[in-house]
Amino acid sequence: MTKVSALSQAEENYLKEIFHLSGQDKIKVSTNGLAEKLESKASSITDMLKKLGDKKLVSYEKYKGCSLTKKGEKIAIHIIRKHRLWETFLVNKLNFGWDEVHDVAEQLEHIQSLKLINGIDHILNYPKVDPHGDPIPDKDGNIDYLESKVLLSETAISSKVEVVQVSEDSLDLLQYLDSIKLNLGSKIEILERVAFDESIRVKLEGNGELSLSKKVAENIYVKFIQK
Amino acid sequence: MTKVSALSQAEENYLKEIFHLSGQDKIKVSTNGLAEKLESKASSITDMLKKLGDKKLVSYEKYKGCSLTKKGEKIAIHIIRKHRLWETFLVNKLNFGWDEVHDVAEQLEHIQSLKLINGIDHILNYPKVDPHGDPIPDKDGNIDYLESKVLLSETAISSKVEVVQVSEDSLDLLQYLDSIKLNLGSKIEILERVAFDESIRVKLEGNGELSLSKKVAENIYVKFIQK
DNA sequence: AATTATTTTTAGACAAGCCTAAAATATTAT
DNA sequence: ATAATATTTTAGGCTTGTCTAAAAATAATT
Ligand SMILES: [Mn+2]
Ligand SMILES: [Mn+2]
Ligand SMILES: [Mn+2]
Ligand SMILES: [Mn+2]
Repeated sequence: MTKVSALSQAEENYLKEIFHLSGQDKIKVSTNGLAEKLESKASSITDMLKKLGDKKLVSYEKYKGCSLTKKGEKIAIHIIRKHRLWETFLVNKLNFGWDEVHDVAEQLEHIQSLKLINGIDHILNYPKVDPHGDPIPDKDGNIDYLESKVLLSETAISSKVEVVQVSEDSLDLLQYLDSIKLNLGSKIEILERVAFDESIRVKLEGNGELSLSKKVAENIYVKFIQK
Repeated sequence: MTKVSALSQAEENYLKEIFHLSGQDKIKVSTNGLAEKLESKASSITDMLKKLGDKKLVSYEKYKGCSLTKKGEKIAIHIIRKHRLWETFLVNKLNFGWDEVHDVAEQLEHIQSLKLINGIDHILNYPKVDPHGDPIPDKDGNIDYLESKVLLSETAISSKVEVVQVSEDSLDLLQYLDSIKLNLGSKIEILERVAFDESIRVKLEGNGELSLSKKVAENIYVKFIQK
């Protein structure tokens, strides 16, 4: 068994962020890229990458960027599993809004107890996605990516689609979507594309016709539905 | 409004431990006493007491011990509220044993979110005591101490009592009590006191007659029941 | 290819929270 | 009251994780 001895919260956050920036095709992550996401300075990143490199959690070569090792990736995925399960718990069991959960989950994701997180998974009935539609890794670290999702901003006129995921990075977006009653599962028909500002006019089931800016549409993933 | 800006986990742990050592009559707490409980060195304690003194969370005078200020006490009680609510959550909702909850609660008690802890309180239906019988402070910091409790080791022969609280400090004790099916609420009749080793012979409802050592009996609180 | 701009690393510093060893103070025993 | 003992504080040091400023390496332009 490989030692999984307690990492610091800082270390866990680095691993998680490298995983996110690395993406599904696992590209190398730059020092500056990490610095921006982690809101710290490049020099601090370099220090930490050396340490994580020594611990064999990331592959790191000077000036060449970094990527997660198998061991590092496993830990990152587990942190993300905890984050998304806690967000789901807060929304499903404690009536939090989807705009209120991220900051609390940032804390809860560092709690160390397999029994706890697996218990939360159980009482939630093993959800597949979190309140923003992000996939929840299972106990073994498998992630069920939704292959067929596409950005709302890239759908053709008269498509009928269902919202499957929204970007969780902006509170403002989530609150705006609340205000127009656009949720996960919302059904949308694309009526018109306005060339001038690239906004789209849509029919939103339950809330009639409305217009969405390019920026909003770029932060919503949908899947096509046959009707 | 007094600034309640985020304290470090270390600071929170100091406040909590000062509260516990200070007891209901709020005696002054010694540097060495704290050092032992916090498993660190007296010199470290002195450093921290200076800092907490500067922040007006404890009253501290060199060589004179320390005590919590109103502000410090309020924070300490809130940490304890969170600790005990989380323990209750783990036992009542996730089927943890009473011997498994303390270490996880030590982590969870530092999560900052009023909405979260009040939500947990709500889904637990506002419990008055935690899995070990310790009182859970309410939202406003009021603690409902059970006045009539007494140590099992100090009860007279042929008393009939009910277990209301057990010491949570020892895993061994909690597991031993599990093994003899002694829980909160268990009914006990005191049959005999053995002078030689100060053990007591009892009748435990649901598990017949058995003998409890002085040490065990000193870690169980009971209340008298009329029958 | 040489110069300029950008990115990344190094060097040195700092706060938090801990430590050991030594000095200061308080307490207890003679 | 003095000496011996116990407690507490000070002094100085270490690790983690951050920072700024300067140097080095890489990438982009001319
Ligand atoms: Mn999130
Ligand atoms: Mn999410
Ligand atoms: Mn506890
Ligand atoms: Mn308890």
